[in-house]
Amino acid sequence: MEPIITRFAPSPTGYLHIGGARTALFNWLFARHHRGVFILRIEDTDLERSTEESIKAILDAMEWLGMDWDQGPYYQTARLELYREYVQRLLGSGHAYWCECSPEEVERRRQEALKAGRKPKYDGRCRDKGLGPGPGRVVRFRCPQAGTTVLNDLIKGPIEFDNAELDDLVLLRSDGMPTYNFAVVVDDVSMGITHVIRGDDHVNNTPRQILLYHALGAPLPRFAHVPMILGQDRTRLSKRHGATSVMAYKDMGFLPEALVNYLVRLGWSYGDQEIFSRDELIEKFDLSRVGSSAAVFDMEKLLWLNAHYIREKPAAELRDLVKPFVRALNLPEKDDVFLERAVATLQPRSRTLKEMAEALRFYVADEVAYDEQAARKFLTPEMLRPFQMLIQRLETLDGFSEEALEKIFRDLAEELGVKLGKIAQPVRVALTGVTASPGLFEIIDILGKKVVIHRLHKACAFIQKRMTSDPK
RNA sequence: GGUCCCAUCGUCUAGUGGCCUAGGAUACUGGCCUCUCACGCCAGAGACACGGGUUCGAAUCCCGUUGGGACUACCA
Repeated sequence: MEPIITRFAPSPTGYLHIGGARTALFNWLFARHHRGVFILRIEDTDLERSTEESIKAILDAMEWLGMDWDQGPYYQTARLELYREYVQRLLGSGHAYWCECSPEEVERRRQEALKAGRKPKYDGRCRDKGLGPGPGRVVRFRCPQAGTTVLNDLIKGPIEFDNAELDDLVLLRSDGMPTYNFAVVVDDVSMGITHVIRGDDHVNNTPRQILLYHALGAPLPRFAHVPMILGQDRTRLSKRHGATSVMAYKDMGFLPEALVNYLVRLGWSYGDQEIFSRDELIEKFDLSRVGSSAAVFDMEKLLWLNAHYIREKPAAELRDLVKPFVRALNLPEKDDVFLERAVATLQPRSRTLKEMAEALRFYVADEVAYDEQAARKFLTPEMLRPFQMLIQRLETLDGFSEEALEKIFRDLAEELGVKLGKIAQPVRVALTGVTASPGLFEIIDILGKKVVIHRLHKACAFIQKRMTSDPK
């Protein structure tokens, strides 16, 4: 059996966005599942909008998501000779012709037709003029005007189009560049693509492309049009829905495995399973399980998945991943052993690396800043004595261990006749500045005797200062 | 406007004529665990867009309506 060849063909006119990433993922997964070939092709024929920067951004995002390609990246601008050859073939076989209509003229006639209630398509006035090449001229495809073209889509099933709806699309622009619909076909034919998996915003382009395959005498690939990803308001996902670029998710502290899992699961399912490792995805991915309706992007579920992967990941890896985020907060650097222990306590409490870095603040900062409300509620005069007692006991404690620490607290609470929480919360505020944190004993253990005692002293000083300035 | 696509809890989805008094996940609510917050566990609420058919039987098949989306370029 011939190998399966898929491709991802972004145009470098911006960053790799969520929708494109999912399309790429489906192509990549399909190829990997069938032990086929995955090709990366850059569709840069739009000279106006293509940028070097975008190409780099797309490549970076592909790499971050772990999608490796077997061939390419190919650049359409480096294949111009090939398109011209194919144009000549089509011209020679009578499937294409030169057209001298200017864009303005065509547009004007389009508007008129629209106003008159006719189809706003090219009227084919240059079809039989027998024109040759010349400045300002384009090559158009002589599109069959009768009959129907059917697209047997792997996801949507058979879709029939009336050829009369199609018009003579431009193949070669007046600047000598091929148009998208032509270049894709030439590339897909010449690269031997067996499966064209792309967004369903291309469904309406497909009949013209099929007609081009026919004109070229080339075998048809299989087509699979995957539904779009929508924003909360159910319109095509775009900037105004928030972050749409893949790398923006990296910057927000998402793990690539979470984004991959989320994106693949959006529009594809495998029974009730939600969590998939990369290998499982490759093993189980199948076009037949791709749904046919558009899906709304849901940040909450992505966050849940990200939290899951953060919990699962070894603390040592997370420690390295969170470092850039800690640095971004201008927090001091700590040694790896310390940081890793701190990170481990935050794993079940962080949904993103960014959240984790923020939660790391009290661990690594030199001084803690008290949350105003927390301080007012828990750093009260009656805590002075328990704090002092605690300092004393902690000082005499040799080796810190969570068990020993817990005993000290429980004994103290008992002696004072209060519940553990009555002491724990104020101490938590003294150590972290806030009322929510990892377990008190693990915090103390990690922070170390010196820092803990220092912060308790500081809290006492704070309370005393408050008593004099705000007696009440 | 025309062409095409789509339609199950708020969201992602399972479901391919009887296993469905519609399952899972997320989000939400309540409880348990507990030094706080999370994690975890348990429970609750929540959907087959509407109307016609076909059939002994329909979320599943057909038609229509409504709603949504995409395309309609010398962009991709």
